[in-house]
Amino acid sequence: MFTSSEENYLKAVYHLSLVSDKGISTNAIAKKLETKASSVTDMVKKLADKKVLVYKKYQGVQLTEEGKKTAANIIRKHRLWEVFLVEKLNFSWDEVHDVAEQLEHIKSSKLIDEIDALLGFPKYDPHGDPIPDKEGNLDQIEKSLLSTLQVGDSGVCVGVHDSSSTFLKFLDKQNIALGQEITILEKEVFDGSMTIKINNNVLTVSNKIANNLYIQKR
Amino acid sequence: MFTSSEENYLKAVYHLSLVSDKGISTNAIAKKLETKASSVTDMVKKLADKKVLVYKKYQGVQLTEEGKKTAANIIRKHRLWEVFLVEKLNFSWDEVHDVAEQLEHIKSSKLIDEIDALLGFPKYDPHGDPIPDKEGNLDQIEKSLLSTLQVGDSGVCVGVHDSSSTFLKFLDKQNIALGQEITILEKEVFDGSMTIKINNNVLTVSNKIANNLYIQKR
DNA sequence: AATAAAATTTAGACAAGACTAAAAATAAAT
DNA sequence: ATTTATTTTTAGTCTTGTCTAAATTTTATT
Repeated sequence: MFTSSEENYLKAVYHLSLVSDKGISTNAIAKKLETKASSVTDMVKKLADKKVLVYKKYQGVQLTEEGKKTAANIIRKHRLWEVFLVEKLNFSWDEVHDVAEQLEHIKSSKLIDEIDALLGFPKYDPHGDPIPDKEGNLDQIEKSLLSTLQVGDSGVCVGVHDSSSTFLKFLDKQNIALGQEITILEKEVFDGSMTIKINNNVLTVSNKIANNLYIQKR
Repeated sequence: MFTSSEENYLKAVYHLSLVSDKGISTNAIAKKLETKASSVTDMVKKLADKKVLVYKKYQGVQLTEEGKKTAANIIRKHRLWEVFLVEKLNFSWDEVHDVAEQLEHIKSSKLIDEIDALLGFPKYDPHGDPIPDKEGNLDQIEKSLLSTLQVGDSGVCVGVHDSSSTFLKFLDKQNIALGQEITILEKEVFDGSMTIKINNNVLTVSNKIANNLYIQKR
């Protein structure tokens, strides 16, 4: 069994592993968790003792199979709770994160299994992120950042990279939502801004926005 | 804001206040929380600093209005979660306590308000205990322990005093559930056992059982 | 009222998890 | 290849919540 704190470290390492693939540095973990490197060193030793990751001094850490599974399970819980909050409790997608962050640490396998069933075994959370299955596997669909698409490309809006409340609220204001059809009409070389047709509206989004929206090409 | 530990102390004091009404002793709190008296003294000082209870050395503690409200709110959350688990997630009434014990500490007023609404603003939890409203008020119905009834009395089974899993499972096995009609047929002076008609079944229950079932007389 | 018993508090210690500041190791730059 | 800069670790401290053992106060008993 793991403490909430241990679980948060596992989650952080898991997320960092998805991008870097090498040993995850102490500093990277500290930054992600908004804590100090020295605290990370301490915790990482403890997690190594518990066999969920491998730690070599000055070399960063890597999750073991056990560690990956444990982390995926916490993320599974987090994302299922997010779906629950949106689908059943009228939360909007920018309100769910902090509450899910608490709920993910509740210890009860029956609880999460029943939530899963109640929701009809969803595969994606409200931000378009895949929900791991009980074994920790998650199906990765091929999605591209809007910013990488070319004029004439089209597809479906399937996820966000940045899921901060401010960004999500901005999308709401622009009437951009997951599942919507999107076509690239223009791309400005100077600042990377893009003119798109989405949901039968034409609008221009900045490069920063285009860098945070995932599109499944068609 | 309170830590989970502080909340557990507040809850314990609140529950003890319902029966004794006087200053709640250190030992009583320690017993309820399965901790040591010295730990209670420490925590009680902290809670007194936070103005949720009044503490006089060697004299026990009493909740302030603020403390009562805070405690009632935790109990409100606990009981609403219990209803949710039973009504929406197929938990049985003997499985809900431990999970609710965790869920009650989740910080989000929207969360609990939405759960409340989803459930149709229930007034009682699965064990027949009243759910406090947001101000901390709870309507106390007049209920009597089965053991205090006389031959010929009848009423409705409305609650349990002991809500341990073993007792609840026993009731399930005997087909005794809340809401059922009950009539006292016989009462044995020797051991206090009672023969009752419940749910159109006739059965004999021991004094220990009769001491843990609440009946609303009619 | 004096003494014994029980309850309560204090003092000191410990574990978890975090922090600061200093030391050590690695990486980068001249 | 040294020197400098960055990263990481160590050592020591702090807070929260707990504990044991000893001291103190209250309650019960003779």
